[in-house]
Amino acid sequence: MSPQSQPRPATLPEKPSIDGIESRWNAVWETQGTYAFDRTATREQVFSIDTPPPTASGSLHVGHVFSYTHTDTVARYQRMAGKAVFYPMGWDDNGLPTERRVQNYFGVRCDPSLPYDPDFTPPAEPGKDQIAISRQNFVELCVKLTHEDEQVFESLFRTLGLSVDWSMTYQTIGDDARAASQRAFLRNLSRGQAYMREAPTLWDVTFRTAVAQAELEDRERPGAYHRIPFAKPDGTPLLIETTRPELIPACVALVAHPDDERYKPLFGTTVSSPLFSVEVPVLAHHLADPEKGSGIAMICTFGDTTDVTWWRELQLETRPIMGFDGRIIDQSPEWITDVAGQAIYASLVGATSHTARERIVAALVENGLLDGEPRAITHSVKFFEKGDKPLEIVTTRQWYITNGGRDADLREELLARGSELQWHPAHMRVRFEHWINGLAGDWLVSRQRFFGVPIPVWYPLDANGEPVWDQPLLPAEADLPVDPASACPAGYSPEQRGAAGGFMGDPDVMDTWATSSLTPQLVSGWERDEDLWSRVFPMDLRPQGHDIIRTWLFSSVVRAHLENNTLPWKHAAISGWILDPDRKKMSKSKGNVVTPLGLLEEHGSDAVRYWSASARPGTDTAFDTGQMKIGRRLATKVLNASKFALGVFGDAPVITDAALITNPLDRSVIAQLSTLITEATAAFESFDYARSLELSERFFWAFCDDYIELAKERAYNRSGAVSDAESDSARATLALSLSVLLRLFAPIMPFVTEEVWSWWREGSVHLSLWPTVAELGDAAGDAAVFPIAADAIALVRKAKSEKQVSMGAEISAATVSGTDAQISLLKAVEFDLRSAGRIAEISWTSSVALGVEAVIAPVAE
RNA sequence: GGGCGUGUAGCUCAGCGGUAGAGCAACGGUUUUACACACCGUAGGUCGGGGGUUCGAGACCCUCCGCGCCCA
Repeated sequence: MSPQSQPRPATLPEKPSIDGIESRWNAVWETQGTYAFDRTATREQVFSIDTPPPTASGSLHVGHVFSYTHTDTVARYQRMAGKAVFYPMGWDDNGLPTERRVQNYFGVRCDPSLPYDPDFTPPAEPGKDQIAISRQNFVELCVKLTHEDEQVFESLFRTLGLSVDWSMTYQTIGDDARAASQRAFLRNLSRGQAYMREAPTLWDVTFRTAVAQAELEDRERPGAYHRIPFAKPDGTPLLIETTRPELIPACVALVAHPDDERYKPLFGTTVSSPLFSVEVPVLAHHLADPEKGSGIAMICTFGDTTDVTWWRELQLETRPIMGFDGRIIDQSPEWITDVAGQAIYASLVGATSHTARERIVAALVENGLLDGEPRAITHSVKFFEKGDKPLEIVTTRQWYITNGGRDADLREELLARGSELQWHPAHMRVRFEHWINGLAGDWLVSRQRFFGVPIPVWYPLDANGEPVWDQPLLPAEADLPVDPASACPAGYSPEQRGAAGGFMGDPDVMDTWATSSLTPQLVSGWERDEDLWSRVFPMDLRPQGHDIIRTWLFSSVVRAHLENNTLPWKHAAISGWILDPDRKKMSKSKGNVVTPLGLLEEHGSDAVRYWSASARPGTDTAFDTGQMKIGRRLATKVLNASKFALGVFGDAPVITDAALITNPLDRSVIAQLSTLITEATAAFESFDYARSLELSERFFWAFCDDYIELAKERAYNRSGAVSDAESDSARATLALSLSVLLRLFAPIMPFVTEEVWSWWREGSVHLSLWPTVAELGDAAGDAAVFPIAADAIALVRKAKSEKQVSMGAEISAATVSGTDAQISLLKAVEFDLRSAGRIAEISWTSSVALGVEAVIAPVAE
């Protein structure tokens, strides 16, 4: 941090403008390393920020501009407050969005069975049919494309004016990130916090991958209750209602509420399923809803997550019929012994659940087993948030990391971490707590994808070539990152891959969040740069949106708790959404997004930042170009007001000496400035950039509209009507106030404040020290003078406005009325009042309220 | 269905126990060498509805309604 520079004679432009200001100052900041992290700073001198790595697979939108600006204002404040700000940026480039983008952009698809082609180059234009390429070729294209995206993103963020140290940028697919993710996974494994399990898994049939609870989304979908009879032992029908009749062959039991008098007599008996004649027990469980359908439900393998709960708690059999491709498995289920039933099952093989349902319904109708017409309903169905077909539940072998979903002690520890974390705004904590309390299981981290961090595990193959799952072969930490698809475990040779007695690599990659959850460790140099680690971790701030509290924030807390036994950061600052004018969330799919670069070019970065910073932390905000226009006007006003405040010094050095400020009006302005500094600082200390901006802006407009107008003549003192001391007092007030205001605005509007700073100061305003009350010396006087003077001059203006004359019109005589106290204050500033109002003579009369009577002088011929 | 947030001037929002505010838009006016991409002025609100607490409620409590998000 450089010491506060001394003012020098100002160099003022003839016609100040904010056009083109972004590229000019960005170049200077880059050259001078203005935002470079000082690696000699100790932990208590550092403010470290774990900012979200944007998904590098599409385009940035207005929401990015909005929330990243919030973080940047805090970073800039902390830097001016004397901290060495550690503010790296990363790119989240692994995961499904990148895969889809690469497929579309290059017209390729990944086929892991193909060999690597080192000479492969994608066509210039994607063709009609996707070209099948190897996994490694596919990954190379992912890297290539994300690199191009990252350049565009960085350029936009620089234009926006983020004070990021761009020399520390990372990628979640980079070597360090892959090594860190794999190392953390191996450590979890060694501590028993990661495990493999065969279990019912939410499965997206389109992407053919497992999906974690955090990636679920409920969607309302039309469905229909089909009323179908199971046969009681005496042959009478027991009617149930189901939306998924195609799962009748997968039925393992019926279930009703234990208190349901209608079904109590049947508990413990068995009934026979329609079409398939499979005997299933009738059981009791409190989750069965007597109000829903007929009050008795069919439990299948697995129709929904409740089926999984019943299956686990009632210890039922598994009768899987759904394949990973979402089609009925080609098999002869041993539990279906009825010949007619076997024939019906055979007719379903290969069908999607939709088609299977039609065939089953047809068979039911044919056999007279459908009671009435299906009854249409709307119900919520679970989807993968990025998918467009309902999830199926299949039994698969997957890796999990503990997250408190199955362990009450860990759950309590994580809840305690949530209380330890300082949330801004505070009410966001409950979202974290609700999420934890609603967890249904541990964190499933295996993903059946290609582009991601591989799970660093091999399995030995036994003499029959079958994998020995419970004896995984692990790499040495020093060898990370590894790709088990190409690397070979210790003690084996490459030819043994896939051979009996050899080995196989785990084919899966990790969930994106399994890497992203480690961004605090990743940027802080965990196990890679102990020196850096000691200076920045645990970090100070995690800014992010409230939509990903359940994913990014939660998983990060889990990882730091398990790995470092600490919170990853002290503060979490949560940004809101951008809403379109209809108050709907802006999103690509709704087609209501706005290109951020166009916005920045049209309104100027400072203006767009002004709009962003006007939003109270955590609140959703309407997209409002009107607010950007106001920001632009404020930026322009800063230029013009600065030109005036500095212009009164002419060629002389600008003086900000508080000791010169002796006039009561000036001392009153300084008193307000003092309050402003205190309150704006407190606001920023609690991450409330919006309040700081609002306070500074309110003062600034009053300063321009009233103080400058009142003090103008005295500051110029062209006619020598006042003493040098009176004039110097006004000039010092202008310059000192400007110095403070520029710094208060610097975090919000970095470009225009830097521009003005450069007119009369050396060094960057962004490396200057945040204003303090101490700078004002004892120049603060009676705060009441300025407001009453402003009221009085406003009344003078009103008198002129009502008479429809120019503000420059002369007033030959004015009568100011007011209480004795008011008049006493106003008499102290009579010169300023007369000069600003062009009033020749003022007479004073006593009254209960302030008032001005003015006689407009006749205009001279 | 539950949780959280939100509802204040035509619009975007601030105010969160002490006489209803700002900006934009509207209307009227003004070119005073910082600023016409400006400035000045005017008008505009039973603070979502209903109860309650209080000397006093936009603010606190209860309840209902609208909107948003998250979770069932």
